[in-house]
Amino acid sequence: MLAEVALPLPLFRTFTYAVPERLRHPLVPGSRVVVPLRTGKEVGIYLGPGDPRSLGSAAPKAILDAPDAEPSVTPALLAVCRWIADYYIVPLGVALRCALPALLTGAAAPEPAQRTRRVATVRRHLESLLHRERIFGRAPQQRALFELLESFGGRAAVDHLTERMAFSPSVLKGLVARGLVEVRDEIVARDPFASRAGSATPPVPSAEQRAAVEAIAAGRGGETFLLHGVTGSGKTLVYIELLRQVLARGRGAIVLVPEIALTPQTVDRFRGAFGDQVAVLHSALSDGERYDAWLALRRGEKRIAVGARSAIFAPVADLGAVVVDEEHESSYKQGESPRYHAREVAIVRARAEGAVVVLGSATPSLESWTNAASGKYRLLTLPERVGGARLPAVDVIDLRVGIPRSTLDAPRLPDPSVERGALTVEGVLSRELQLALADRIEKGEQSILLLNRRGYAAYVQCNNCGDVATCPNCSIALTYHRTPEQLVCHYCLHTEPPRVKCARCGGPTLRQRGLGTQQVERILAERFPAARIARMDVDTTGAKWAHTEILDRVARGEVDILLGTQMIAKGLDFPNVTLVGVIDADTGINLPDFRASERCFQLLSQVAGRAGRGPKGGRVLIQTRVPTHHAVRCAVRHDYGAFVGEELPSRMAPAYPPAVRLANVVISGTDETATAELAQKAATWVERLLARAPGDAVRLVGPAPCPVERIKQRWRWHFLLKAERPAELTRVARYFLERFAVPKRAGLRVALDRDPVALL
DNA sequence: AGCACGCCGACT
DNA sequence: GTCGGCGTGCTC
Repeated sequence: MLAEVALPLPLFRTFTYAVPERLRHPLVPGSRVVVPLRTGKEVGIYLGPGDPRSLGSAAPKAILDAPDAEPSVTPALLAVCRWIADYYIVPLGVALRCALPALLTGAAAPEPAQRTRRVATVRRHLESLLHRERIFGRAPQQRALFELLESFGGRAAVDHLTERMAFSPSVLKGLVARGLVEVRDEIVARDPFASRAGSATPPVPSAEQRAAVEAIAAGRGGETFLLHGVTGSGKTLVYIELLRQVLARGRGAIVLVPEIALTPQTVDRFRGAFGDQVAVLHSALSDGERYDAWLALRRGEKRIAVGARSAIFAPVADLGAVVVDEEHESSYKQGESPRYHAREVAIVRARAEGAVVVLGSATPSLESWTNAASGKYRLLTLPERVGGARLPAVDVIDLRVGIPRSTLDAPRLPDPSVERGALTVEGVLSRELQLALADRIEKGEQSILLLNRRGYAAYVQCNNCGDVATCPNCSIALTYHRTPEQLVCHYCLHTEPPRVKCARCGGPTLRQRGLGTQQVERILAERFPAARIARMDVDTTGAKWAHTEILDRVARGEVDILLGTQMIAKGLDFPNVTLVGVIDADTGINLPDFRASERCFQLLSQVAGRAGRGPKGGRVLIQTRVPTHHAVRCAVRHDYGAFVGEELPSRMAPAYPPAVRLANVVISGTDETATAELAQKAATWVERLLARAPGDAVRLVGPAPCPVERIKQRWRWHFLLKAERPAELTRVARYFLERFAVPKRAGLRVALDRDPVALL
């Protein structure tokens, strides 16, 4: 008796093992099996009876163990993984591994969830000051740490002391060695979402919301709905009412959100409505906690999984609905193999399980929009904000001429990029935006400011020769950060001390150019000294729950101005926010990427939607140098339809999605010429392959160096495969990946990204 | 991806 | 004379 087993190896084939007489549990497709591989063991998934012909001449090895009574992968999930393997052209074992919690992919038996944390506790109290002096003498660091610990009530987490408070572990070790402090592992159950209570009574749905809920609830299994609702139109309530019906029928549901840490408010509402029926799957869960949630869903103890991308694999029993909130968000695409898009997987899974899918967005992706237009999805629209709220008025401030179009008379605005040294208030905030901010502060209302670039200055340039400080590992300018003061590469995280002179010519004057959130924070603090300003970008939210903390402060009214990068544009619902300012709408609009306009429109629309969610109404001010660009114009009018009308034609020639399907083939290596040569060779290889087939079902574009031609010391080239029909693209791409030989030198690699979300 | 097998430099 | 560098080849 032979068994076909998928293993998580980068090989496009399965393995055949012998089934021993006695196994702990019967084999069902989807069962985990422990098998011998080379000299060690590996965990694989049993797929079905094996084919003796696939064995070489060698005798098959025998399966060692079948550790689970029930298959870990349900038939529907197995079908989904087969689809992922086929569509994204990855080995089945790789797709299966990413569908299971980490604990189940190792050979070790899963353990119950226990999160431990190292905690330092004061063991000996030092009463007199004299005593202190004697004990610490020449150890001021130890004394400082000891006293800090006392001020924390005698105990604190070790990583808090070392990471946040920047104490060296050796200082702590010294205290421990002297018996003053004790360090222990403590079991903690600190899931911040576990304790967050949701709002008690959800609002009553409007007639429009109710109609949408009824339409979706009556949907056939596998049917997909595109819920297009303007910001503040109450899409979340539609999801909640839908899930109520799904649960009433005894079924379960998955809710996907772009990044769970950024949308605590949305998560709270599901928690509030469904209590502990909800498993929140977020990145801070330990492997054990994740496994616990997996089990609870699998057993039907919890019926709703809420989480980011990977929650689409949650083993919800009897799945009735999948919600993809903010379906246009690029975080649904996994950046590494398997490079799946959770929205597409959701649709495939729903079809396999007879569930309905809801894709919700105020600014749907062009792909989803055309699918709705062609009848593939059913379009549902929520055209109005709930509770009689109006969409905010949006005004554009044209930075080119420095003359606001409004009645206010402002001075001519200098171009920030030609300012010398530090920028001034006038170079960053137009008079009108300053007045609007002052007005909100005076009235006790809140403002949100968007600048989609973190750091202090975008780059540093020599005043003499014009040389820009670049990363030694990537072909990217280093960003100047002020706290801590260093140059940072936003691609590979390389950091180096700030330069005092030009690295090329030795010139002494280095100019900081371009604007980052840190600098705007400084400028705001100067201009509005009394205002309480919070900055939110990946630099301030490094610690696990910092996002949630900042947003909680805003919700409690402890912040007057929330300044941040795109992470403040998503899903926030603060009724007291009456002003949204976009400091520079142009960031990113001219990137060499076919989705640059779409992303800009989405960002502007989403951030504008944060204003005027309460009875006081709201206003949006957008500063830009390209006021005539359709992404800006259409966002100003809240006119999604007009944006699509102008954007779609530009995707026809040269053809880009949704007019065609894309695969981006990236060739990378540590040697510049070897990489370029391989890219050339691979493209020629595909060219010949395409020439053999009649017609132009698949076209090749390139090869060319990637827009960022070096990342993390690797040179990068790419070419594109375009096709009208997805099946043709699959065939060509699969044939290429399986047959084209990549030489094993200079770290050469070929990666294929199907339906790429960006070409950078 | 790992991991073993296999041929050439600087150490006891 | 060995210890070990990482090039290449295979995994039922």
